[in-house]
Amino acid sequence: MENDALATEDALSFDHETRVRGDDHDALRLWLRLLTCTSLIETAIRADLRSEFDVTLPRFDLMAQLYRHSDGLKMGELSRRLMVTGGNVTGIADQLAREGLITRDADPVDRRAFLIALTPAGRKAFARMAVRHERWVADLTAGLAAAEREQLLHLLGRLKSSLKENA
Amino acid sequence: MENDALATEDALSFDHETRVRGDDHDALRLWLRLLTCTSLIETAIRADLRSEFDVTLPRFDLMAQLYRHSDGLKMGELSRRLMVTGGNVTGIADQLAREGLITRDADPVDRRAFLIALTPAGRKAFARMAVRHERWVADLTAGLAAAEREQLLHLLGRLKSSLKENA
DNA sequence: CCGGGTTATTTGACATCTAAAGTAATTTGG
DNA sequence: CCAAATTACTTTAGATGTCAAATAACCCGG
Repeated sequence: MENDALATEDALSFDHETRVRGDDHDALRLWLRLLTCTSLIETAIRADLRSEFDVTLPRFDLMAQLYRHSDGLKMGELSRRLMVTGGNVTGIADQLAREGLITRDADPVDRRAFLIALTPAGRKAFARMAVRHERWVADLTAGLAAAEREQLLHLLGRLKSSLKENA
Repeated sequence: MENDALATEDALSFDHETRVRGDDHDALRLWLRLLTCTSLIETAIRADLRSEFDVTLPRFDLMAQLYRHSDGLKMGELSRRLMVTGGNVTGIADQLAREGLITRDADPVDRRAFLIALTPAGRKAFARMAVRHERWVADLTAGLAAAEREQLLHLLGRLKSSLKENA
């Protein structure tokens, strides 16, 4: 149970959780395990998106939001939905616009704001990626039984609500 | 149930999960909810570390690994444990070394490798932060009952194993 | 003992990201 | 109606992060 035990595990066993040991507190273990799962999935999807569509995850995420809102979204709305900084959205949107995948039209009501929307090309490109993306995610979580997935979804929902209340 | 419904929710309700709607697939919902929880906790802890100790999360994570391995870790081991690229570790370690928090000694056995370890100052600094960090995490997850946390830990463990098997 | 394949790490080019400051337009309170 | 506060966005500086290529040192078969 000493460091040696950890040091002799194979590569796949290394992750965030190895930071703590059996006698550490449960909350920490929960958090690190959550982080590990997210990292593993995110890395896999990032690689898939790159190799199959030559697109990055943030770009995909931004397009996903717009796909659901064909009326267009303001920069601030994108920032809140993606849970990233405004300045970050500016950069990603700049590139997508440069690539002709989104438009940035002035908001007719509020001259400070822009309305971001997918171009027809962007919409078509995203639709194609979304199908594959959903399959990847399904495959990644296929190791759990349907009942387990449901239970996990429920518990994460409780955690999410709790986190937002105390925000 | 149309876009309008989403558009009228308040700011806190915006997150990754709002990307999909009720009729979308479960796996996707699970993944997005997982991502949302991780992002919320990560953002909170990042802010705490910054405001209280003026330290970043990656630096804290790297020091955490070293704290558990006072014998020192090689760059590659850090990379695997932190689940980030080797090049990334190089950059973070450079800074910590510059700040006098870690040492980079040549591995006596393998001249390609370095042994990274906390300096006394680094060890003391981390110990102080770790206590507060554990409290933050405990507080963040306090909204769940102990039984829920245990259940969540179990299910995430199942997911993690499943993800690593298919890696 | 040597040449080829692997391993450990760094480097370089770029893409994300945050935090903080700056700009411009809207709203609000008196 | 106007000054102050707020809001929407961009910009800047700097830290993280990836990927791919480059170095250097290991290891192994012949």
